[in-house]
This record gives sequence, C-alpha cells and structure tokens, in this order.
Amino acid sequence: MRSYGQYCGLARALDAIGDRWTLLIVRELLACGPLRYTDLQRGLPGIATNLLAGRLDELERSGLLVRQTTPPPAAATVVRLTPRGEALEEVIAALGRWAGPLMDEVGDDAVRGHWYTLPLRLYLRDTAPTRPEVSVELRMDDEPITLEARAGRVTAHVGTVPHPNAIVAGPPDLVMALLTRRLSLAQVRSRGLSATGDLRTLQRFDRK
Amino acid sequence: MRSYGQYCGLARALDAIGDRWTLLIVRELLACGPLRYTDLQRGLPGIATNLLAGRLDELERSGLLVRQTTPPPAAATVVRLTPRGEALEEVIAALGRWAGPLMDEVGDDAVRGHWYTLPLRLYLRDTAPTRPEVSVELRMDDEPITLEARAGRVTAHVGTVPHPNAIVAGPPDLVMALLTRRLSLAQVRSRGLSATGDLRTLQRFDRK
DNA sequence: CCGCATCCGGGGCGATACTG
DNA sequence: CAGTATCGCCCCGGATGCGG
Repeated sequence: MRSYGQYCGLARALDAIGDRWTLLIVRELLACGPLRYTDLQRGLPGIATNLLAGRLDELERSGLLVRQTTPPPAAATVVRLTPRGEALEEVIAALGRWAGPLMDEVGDDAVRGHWYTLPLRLYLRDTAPTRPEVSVELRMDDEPITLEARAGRVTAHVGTVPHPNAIVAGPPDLVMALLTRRLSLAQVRSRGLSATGDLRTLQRFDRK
Repeated sequence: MRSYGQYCGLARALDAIGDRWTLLIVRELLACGPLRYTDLQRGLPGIATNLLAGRLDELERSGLLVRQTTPPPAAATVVRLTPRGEALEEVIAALGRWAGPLMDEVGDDAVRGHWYTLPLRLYLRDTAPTRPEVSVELRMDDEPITLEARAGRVTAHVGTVPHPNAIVAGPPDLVMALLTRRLSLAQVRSRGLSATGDLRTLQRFDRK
C-alpha cells in the first residue's frame, strides 16, 4: 500500500498493516498457530491466491512473520508469527471489542469455528483460579472447540479432549451469548441450544 | 469497501472502518473535536477532496459521525463524532501503541502539531493527582500544544494558556522522548531541545 | 473561501487458469 | 501443495471546475 507519509503513530501502523486482508491473516495465525499456505487459505474465504502470496511476502519483509520448514517426517513450509506479529493481538482485541454491536445477525456471512477461539481467549476470564482445571467442548459447526480454564488462564483451541466437563452444541451466536452471560442457560436452551455434562462448569467463565 | 463476508468481529470491524483514510479522519475528530470540511482536509495531507467527501458520507451512514450547522453568528457546517465513533479511541490507542517502534525516525513525513494531542492524552498519566494543576507548553512546530495535569487527569489541546509552568521547544521526537522518559532532560538538551520555566513540572507526567 | 462534484490515469484488488 | 500468470474492474490519487 502507498504510505500516508505522516509522522503519526496511527498512520505508520496503517502503513504496515492497513492493507486489505493483512489483519485477517494475522488473525488466522493468532487463532491457529503456525499454518501452511493452503490451511491459511481455507481460513480466509474470499481471498485471491495471488493476494495471499503477496501479503505473506510483505508481512515477512516487515518482520511480522517468518516461513519455516517443519522437520523431516512430513516436511512442509509453515508460516509463523514473530513476537512483533503476535503483538498485534491487542490491536485485534480492540477492533473485536468495538465490533460487538455489529455481531447481532449472522446473515449469509461465512463462518469458521476457529474464528471463535480468539475472542474466547481474549474476552473470557477464569472466575475461580484456585479450583481444578475444567474444559468445555463447544460444537458450533463442523469444527469443535475446546475451552479450558486452568489456574486463572482461559485458553481455547480447535479440537477435542477425552473427557470434557461439559458439552455445549448450537448456533455460534447462542453459544457466545451463553458464555458471555448475555443470555441465561434457560434462554439459550429454549432457543435450541443443547448443553450436557456438569453445567456448573460454565460458571467458571465470565466476561473480562 | 467490499465486505469480507465473514461472521467474525475483526472482519466486521474492518468492513466498517478498514477503508483507506477512514481511521485517520476519526483521529482528526478525536484530536480536535468537531471540524469543518476544510480544516479536516488540512489535518489530512495527501487526501483527495473527493475521497474525503466520500468517506464522510460513509461514516455518516454508519452512524459514526453527524453533520451539524453551528449557531447563527458565523454559520458553518461541522462534522462531529457520535459516541459510537468516539469509541474508536481505544482501537486507535492500540494501533498507536503498536506503532511505537516505528516512530524512531521522522524522515520526510508530514508533521502536524495536533497529531500529538491524542498520544499525549492516551499514554501519559498524572503522577501526583493531589497536587495543584500544572500546564506545559510544547512547541514542536508552528502549532503550540498545551499539556495539562489536573486532579489525576492528563489533557492536551492545541493552543496556549497565559502562564504555563514550563515551556519545552524542539523537534517532536525529542519532546515525546522527554515526556515518556525514554531520554533524560540532559540528553534531549544536548540534542538541541530547549526547556524553560519550572522544569520539576515535567515530573508530573509519566507513561501510563 | 467553503464544500464539494467531475473527470481521468494508474494501481490495487478479485477471479480464474495454470504450473513445478 | 504452494504458489505464479493473466486480465478486467474498481478504487484511489491528482487536478480542475463550480455553485453557494
């Protein structure tokens, strides 16, 4: 992108990451960790392949990510954020918080389960840091998410664990409304959400 | 801008404010308050006039700003942020913080004094909330800035006050380095910065 | 002067095809 | 799998015009 040519922090930040798709690429890497080119593409529906390649080049030159080849068995090239790239998490968190009021209706937008791992990590806190760790399995689409609270830290990642304390299944907006306590368990259940297991586990999570 | 078509907070935020120049327009309004079209243009060197008009239309439709006509004497149309638009301050603060390492050299970028009022307000704190209010005049270019600490709150605005406790004059990067304590008073003085008045006043300000 | 609208050239973007 | 190549289009940048 063309530089704004302004000695101003905001303008310089936008010079670096203001290009279309750039922050969404960083989102993918923050949510999933190091990724291969094709997996990046799957998490960015709508991106043109030449644009993805171009953006990765720019991000590498700016020092926000590096390309690595994974060790011999199943050699593959993956893309990984540098600490400087990871520092964009706070920017993305601020944008996501601001977008809250825009998330009411899903419409016909694309949905990916792993897009929820980032907001879950960023906006939830562990309400009982001294109690044993718990895990909740979230089924919002084909890609299950595991949400964990352990010693005061909340993590979220794609995939399952053997014996989650609870399992919540339903449309994404209802699952998120339950976890952020915008809606009660009774309310989301009446709207079609299914919840099984030890439901007191859900009390371990609340908005930050 | 074309929508990303993704049900994701970041993507929806970028749908709304990801266009080129949009956040810089918000910066101007956050830094200066309500502005006329022409004054906006002066704070955005490099913007094409048709683009500014177009962005203002979009921002108005999105509910981030409103156009108002000021009362009879000296009638003029001004543009003012709505609360929803002002809420972008946190986004801009995060981007500005991330941009810190990019601000080392000014190069031949354009500079405007009022661009500093926002970072001064956002990143400085009052170290002695119980003491009487103080003010410092900053002269970094033709547009003087007044920095004030009053009852724990730090404010910054364009213009002067009658009797500032101290006056600091010099290149912007040195003034900012002094206030954020990246450099000592002796260091910035040896590099050409001038400071007069009660210099203990500067101790009232520190990074947040 | 203020607040735009119009016109035009260039480049970033989007979609598809293709390749080592 | 990991990109490159190509092409049309629209957004952006710069200049000018113009009514209030």
